[in-house]
Amino acid sequence: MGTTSTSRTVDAVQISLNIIEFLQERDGAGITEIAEALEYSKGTVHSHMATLAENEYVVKHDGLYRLSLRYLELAETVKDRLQIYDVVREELDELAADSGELAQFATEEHGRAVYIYKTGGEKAVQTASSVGDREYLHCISLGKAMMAHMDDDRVEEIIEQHGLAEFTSSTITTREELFAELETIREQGYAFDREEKIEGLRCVAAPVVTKGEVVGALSVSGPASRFEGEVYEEELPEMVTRSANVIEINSQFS
Amino acid sequence: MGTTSTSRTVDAVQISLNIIEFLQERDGAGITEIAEALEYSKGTVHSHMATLAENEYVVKHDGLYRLSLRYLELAETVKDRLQIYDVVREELDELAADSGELAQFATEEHGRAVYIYKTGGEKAVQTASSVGDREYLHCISLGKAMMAHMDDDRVEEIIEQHGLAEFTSSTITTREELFAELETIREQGYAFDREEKIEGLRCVAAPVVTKGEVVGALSVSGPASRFEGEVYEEELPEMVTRSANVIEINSQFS
DNA sequence: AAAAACCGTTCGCAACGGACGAACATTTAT
DNA sequence: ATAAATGTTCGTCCGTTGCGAACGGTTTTT
Repeated sequence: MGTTSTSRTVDAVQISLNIIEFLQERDGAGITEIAEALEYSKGTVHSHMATLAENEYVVKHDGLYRLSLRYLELAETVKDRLQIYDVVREELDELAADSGELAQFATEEHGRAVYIYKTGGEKAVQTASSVGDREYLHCISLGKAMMAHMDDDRVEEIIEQHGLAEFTSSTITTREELFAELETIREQGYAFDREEKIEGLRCVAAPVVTKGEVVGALSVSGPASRFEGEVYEEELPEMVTRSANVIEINSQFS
Repeated sequence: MGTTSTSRTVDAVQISLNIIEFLQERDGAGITEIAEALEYSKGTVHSHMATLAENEYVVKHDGLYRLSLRYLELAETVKDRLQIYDVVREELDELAADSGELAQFATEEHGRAVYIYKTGGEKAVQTASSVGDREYLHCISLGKAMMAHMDDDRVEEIIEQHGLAEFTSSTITTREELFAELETIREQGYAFDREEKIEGLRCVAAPVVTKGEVVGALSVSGPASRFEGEVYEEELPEMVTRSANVIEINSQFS
């Protein structure tokens, strides 16, 4: 049921990208190891490694190939182009300090949420998620906050592409539930995560919208034990929306 | 006089890498623009973009292709694997606070220095360099500190590869001067940059050596007006070497 | 110490992949 | 409405690329 019209692609490039992905998982690998794992011939892998090494995308250090530091440079340029990055960073640090909880910012890309920045207050929970990680939109507050400000068509597209996987008993798994939830979010201006992704973890998120377009969302996460009652229902939503507004205003200047 | 034995490489991959590099410089480009700039046919570029987009290395946003956030993820894994990263960060922040100046850490890769972390004290100079940037080794204190702890063969190789370009009247431009300087650095344990790269900018650097191998170097930079006399000749060198030692010791545990 | 195993590297060869360019859509500008 | 520019598709032909086997070099096994 692929919605993708599948343009023509370049197999050779695909091989190199597979190798890069492999090196991302396994730290330091030799030619033979790569060749066996990905089922290419040694010769093939060799010429690809030569190309990647020549362009400094991988480094060979005592017989093992690793991803090079070039990705730091690339990441830096990507960050620089998210003009709001500095504003986000500043405001989120403050939010984390005020709430004492974990504060995060994410953007949407390819129908998933990408974590851009995370900063912890004193009591902050330690989640596995870190910068660059991707997550489905329908099961986290950040994601729902962003989807609430997209065209219905786009939302349909995303559902089509990624489905609505169930993670806990509270996860939204039907189209109807989801659209109803998005409507609610639009009305109140913020989104909850009621342990929909991880049992015991609750979040509150608000979208960041500039020029009518949602550029991301920020959230605060914490254990169900602290995220309840008035704090969860009113205080945190207020803090989160206020921070979102600050970012919206400050990001006008760039 | 390329020292590279030039293994067989994959042209198709080279094209994709060229495109990525192009997108790194120019933010947001269309098919035609890329095709003209790099002198490939539109059809070629199209299929490469399809491949890169499918693997989420680029994103198409209202008609323009950009580098995706995937590089954040890649950068994060690369950082995680520099086990010393956290130690460096902590110690450099302290060094910057103590000295009030700009503190930096770099590693060598492909015969050049790659900046890994930078942090500024109150008075810190604002240099153009930022994380991921590369610099030649012979003209900066960080680079000379690292070279001082490499085999002579390796140093020769680097000279061969990158030459000894002149930036200011103080830049070291001959093999003899360089080797003499490296000898001095080995004796005293730290390296100076006497406005060898940028007129008016001076630095002091110390190498970080673990298990007999140089894993990087750290430096402090500032204007010639503040970097002189006893401060420049004694205090800063001492601070820098002390920090390097702390990192060496703390990075044993990983 | 010999032998076996393993690794990276090179190279010839056949085949299929990919770059080109023209033509067709589609959008934007005039 | 016309024109210009951009993205997309596709047939074709050449050349690249992936394969497999073989070669040195190093390490491990017996």
